[in-house]
Amino acid sequence: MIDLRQLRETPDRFKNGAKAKNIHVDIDRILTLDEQRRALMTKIETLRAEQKKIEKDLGPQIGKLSGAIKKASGDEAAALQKELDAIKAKPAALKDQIAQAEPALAAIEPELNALLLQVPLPPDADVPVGKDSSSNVEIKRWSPSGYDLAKTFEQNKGFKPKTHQEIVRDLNLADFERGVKLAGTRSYVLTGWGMRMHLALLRYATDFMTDKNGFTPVSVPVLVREEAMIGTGFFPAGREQAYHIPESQRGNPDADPAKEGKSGYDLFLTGTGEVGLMGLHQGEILDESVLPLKYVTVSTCFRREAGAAGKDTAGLYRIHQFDKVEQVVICKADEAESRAWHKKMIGFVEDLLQGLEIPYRLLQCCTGDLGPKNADMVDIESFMPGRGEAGPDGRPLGDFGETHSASRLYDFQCRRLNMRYRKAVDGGKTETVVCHSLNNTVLASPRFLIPLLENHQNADGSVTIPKALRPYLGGAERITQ
RNA sequence: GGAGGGGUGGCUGAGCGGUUGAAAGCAGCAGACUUGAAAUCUGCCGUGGGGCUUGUCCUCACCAGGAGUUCGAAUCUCCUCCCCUCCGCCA
Repeated sequence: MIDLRQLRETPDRFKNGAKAKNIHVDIDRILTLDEQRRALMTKIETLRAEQKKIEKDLGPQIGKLSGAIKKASGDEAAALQKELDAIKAKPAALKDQIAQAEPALAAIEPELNALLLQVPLPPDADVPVGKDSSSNVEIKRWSPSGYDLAKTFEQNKGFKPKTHQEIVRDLNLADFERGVKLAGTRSYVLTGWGMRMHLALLRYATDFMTDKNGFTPVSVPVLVREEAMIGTGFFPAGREQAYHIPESQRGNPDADPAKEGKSGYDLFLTGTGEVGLMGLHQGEILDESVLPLKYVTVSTCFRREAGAAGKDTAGLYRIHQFDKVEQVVICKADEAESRAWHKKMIGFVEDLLQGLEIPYRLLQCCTGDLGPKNADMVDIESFMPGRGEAGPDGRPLGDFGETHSASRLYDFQCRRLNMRYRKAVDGGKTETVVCHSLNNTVLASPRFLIPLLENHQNADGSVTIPKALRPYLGGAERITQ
C-alpha cells in the first residue's frame, strides 16, 4: 500500500508510476473520494465535539433529575420529567445530525480502501522504462573458468547437451507420467537421486544463508489467512494465481465458495515463503535495535499458473508445486540501506551459483516487468543448455532461464502489514516509522535441477555433482546409470 | 467434533454506565546522585486520522471486529472473528 498523504501531495508521481508498470488504477477517483472523505470528517468531528461538550455540561444535571423523578410522585414528577426532556432535546438534535452525515462517510471508505490497495509502488527513477520483460537490461554475466558463454555448449565441452527431460529420464531422476496421474498437468514425482539432489540443494542453500551469511532460519505456514496475502501485496492483483482452500467459510453468512472475493475467513496456499516470513511481524512495532531482521525459510510453494497455459508445459520448469529457499530482509526506512541490502542479497546468490559452478546473468528488470509491489527488481537467470530455440539440427541452442528474483519494496509491504519500528529522534523522543523490506530467492527446486543437471552433464550421460553439494549426497561425485 | 475461559497501551495487568485515553508494575527515554556502573529519587512515555493560526496548537477516533441500547459505553445486549484450557479423534 502506498501512503495516502504522499498520493495527495504528489499524485503525478503515482500516476506515472502506474503507467510505467502498465497497471490501470483510477487515481483521480481516489483523490476525489479522499477530498469528500475529509470534508465529511471535518463536519462530523465538529458536531461530535459540540455534542461531547454538551454531554459533559448536562450529564450531571440529567443524572440528578432522573434520580429526583424516581423519588417524586404525581405532578411533581411530571414537572421534573418535562424539565428533563427539555435538557435532553439539545444533544438529541445533534445526534440526529451526526447520524445523517455518517452513512455518507461510511459509503466512501470501502471504495477508497479497495482502490488504494490497487495503487502500485512507483518504480525508482533509475529503473529502465519498458513495456515487458523484453526490455529488461542485462547488467552482468558470469561463467566458471573454462566455460565461454559466447560459444555453444558443444563448442565448450565437445558434445551435444541433452535436455533436462532427457537426463532425468535416462538417470531415473523423475517420473512425469505418474506425477500427472496423481495430480494432473504440471505435476511430477522426483525419484532416487533426483529426490536426493533436490533435498541436498535445499539444505545447501539454507546452510549457506545461515552459516555463511548470518540469516535466521525459520519455518513458516504455507496455509495462511487472506490478510497475509493482502499484506504482502500478492492480493488483490495476484489472487487468481493462488490456491484457495474454502476450508470452512467461518462465520461469514455471505460466503459462497463459488463466488470469488467472498471467501470469508478462508485460507490460501502461499506461492512463496516470503508471505510467511513477512507476515511474522505483522502489526508489530519493533524496537529499532532488532533491525535489520534477516530471515531465511524453506517452504513448499503452490502456484496455479493461471494464464500460462501452453507455456513451458514439459519438464521441471513451470510446475504447480515446488520447494524454495527464500531470503527476506526487514530494515530501517532508509533508501541507502535498502539499496545496499539489495546488492548484498544479489551477491549472496552470486556466491551460491558460483559455488555450484552454474553460469548465470543478472537482468535489471524494466518498469513493465516489476509488478505492483516493487520499486526495483533484478532477476537472476541461470544458463540452461537444453533450453531455448532449436538450432539447425533441431536441438536446443541453450538459453538463460529465470531462477531468482530480487525485489526492493521500500515500505510498500510493511505499510500494508502495519509493521513499524520506533525510531529515535532529537530530544530523546521517538517516532514510529514503517519498515522497509526486501526479498530474494536463494534457490528454488526442482527448477534449479535444470541448470544443475544440464551444465554438469558429461558425454557418457552421467552428471558430475559439484563439490559444494557432495557433503549433502553422501560424498557421491557423479550420478550414472 | 463436545464443554468451558478469555481478548484492555511495547509487555504484564486493574477498571465492569459519567473528566478513564485508561490505575499499577515492567521495559524505554531524560535528569539528579555516582569517578563510571548498579541501586535510589524526580519527570516524561499509546496508535491512527483531520484542521489550520505549523504550535511542547486545536480536534476526532481507537480497550479484538461489527451492529445495538443510552443524553453518555472499555464497562450493558446481539453477531462475528481470534486465542487459551479440558475431553474426543488423529500424523
